[in-house]
Amino acid sequence: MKISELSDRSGLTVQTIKFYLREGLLPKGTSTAATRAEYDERHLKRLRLIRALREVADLPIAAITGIVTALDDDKIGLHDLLGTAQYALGPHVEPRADDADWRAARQDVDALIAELGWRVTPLAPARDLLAQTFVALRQLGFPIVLTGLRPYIEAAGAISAHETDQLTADAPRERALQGMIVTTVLYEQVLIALHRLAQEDASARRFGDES
Amino acid sequence: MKISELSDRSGLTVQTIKFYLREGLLPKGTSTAATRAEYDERHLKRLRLIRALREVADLPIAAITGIVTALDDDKIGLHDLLGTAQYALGPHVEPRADDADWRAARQDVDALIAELGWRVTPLAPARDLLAQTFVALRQLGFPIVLTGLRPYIEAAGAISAHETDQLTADAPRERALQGMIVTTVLYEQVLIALHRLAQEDASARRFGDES
DNA sequence: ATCGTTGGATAGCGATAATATCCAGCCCGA
DNA sequence: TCGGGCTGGATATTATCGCTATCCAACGAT
Repeated sequence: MKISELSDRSGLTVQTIKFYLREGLLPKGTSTAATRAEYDERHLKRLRLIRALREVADLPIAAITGIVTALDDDKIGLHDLLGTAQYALGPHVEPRADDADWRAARQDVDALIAELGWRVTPLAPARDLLAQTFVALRQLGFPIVLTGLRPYIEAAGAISAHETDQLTADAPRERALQGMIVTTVLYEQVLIALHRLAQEDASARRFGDES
Repeated sequence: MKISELSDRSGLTVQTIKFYLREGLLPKGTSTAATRAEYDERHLKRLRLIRALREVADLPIAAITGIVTALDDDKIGLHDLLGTAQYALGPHVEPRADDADWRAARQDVDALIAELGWRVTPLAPARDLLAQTFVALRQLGFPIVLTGLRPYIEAAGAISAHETDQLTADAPRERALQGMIVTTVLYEQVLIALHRLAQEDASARRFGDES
């Protein structure tokens, strides 16, 4: 398969594919001559994954590089791959240890996770994301209360359990790995989209004009 | 309040505040002389909101401008404000009407919403977000099935209902409006963070090494 | 009077993600 | 076999975003 065919089938321009090759996002094809290289279905699949991560999840190139590098590492297990994907998703907020509000929020988060008995590494970026959000909510005069968090916690738990079930059902290693990425990154978008739609529905019922 | 005090209390540099003033994100203070202007608590509150939207939700300046403009419009109602916020959240994906896959996915989305009986405008960007995700999932060999969507739909519905309940409890208009933004934008981050944490827990239990 | 601060304007920067251009080398059809 | 168009590879350029930096004249507190 030539690069132009790769371009046609992936929907990306030749220039962009060359750029991804340069960045190490896409492995090189096998050179057959000085100005000729051959690509295969694996390259096409990889491009489709890259495109989904860029356009749907809006991940930066560097984050995608991290993910595909992990995917290509045949020593990595499912759980570690999840960590890689979540780290790539960010946020890349360095914890502001000097800020008292921030430290307090972070402790709230840690306490919550401990209370729930969730097994989460202390390094998980989602801890910081949650802490940062708590700080912002409090600053804006909408402090979080644990009971108000309940529905979110339950929803998150139910969905994650479902997702993990889906993953174990699959068998072949390569597909399981891809499935992990897809579940983590793309189904998060599904959840967000459905949440927004449900929100609009709920709002329309309560506040909307009749129509 | 001088600009330097605004800077100290908001945690943003004077330069950044000037930049926000230029961009129309923050209303000007009242000029007291050629090189003097006075700011008040409202400016500070506005800056905190801007900061939360930038740093927690990672919204672009233009989107924040749209939100604060709507907030300042005293003719706008809660439901319309939700629309503004959701539009600001993106995605800013123009529907590719020429792409057959895309059209099919979009129809699936529309059919799903209709079947659920959700009241959502046909223009809602979340429809496109969901359609785009469906396309990507199918291209990657993970086609969506309606039954697999159930947990997400239920979670989204439960959370949205809860959020809408919270909003009606509040009374004063200005706070209700702020509450709508906070609910829509920041609690989405809470949901995302909790989902990731729950996912790690579920994964640790099923795939993780003992520890 | 002086010295730091302010508002206001303009210019510059660093990161990101492409695009564009150029250049031989090569393949394929006429 | 020859020539136009594609190719890989390298280098240069662009566009957008979100700030930063610099300058300047006008203040105002000491």
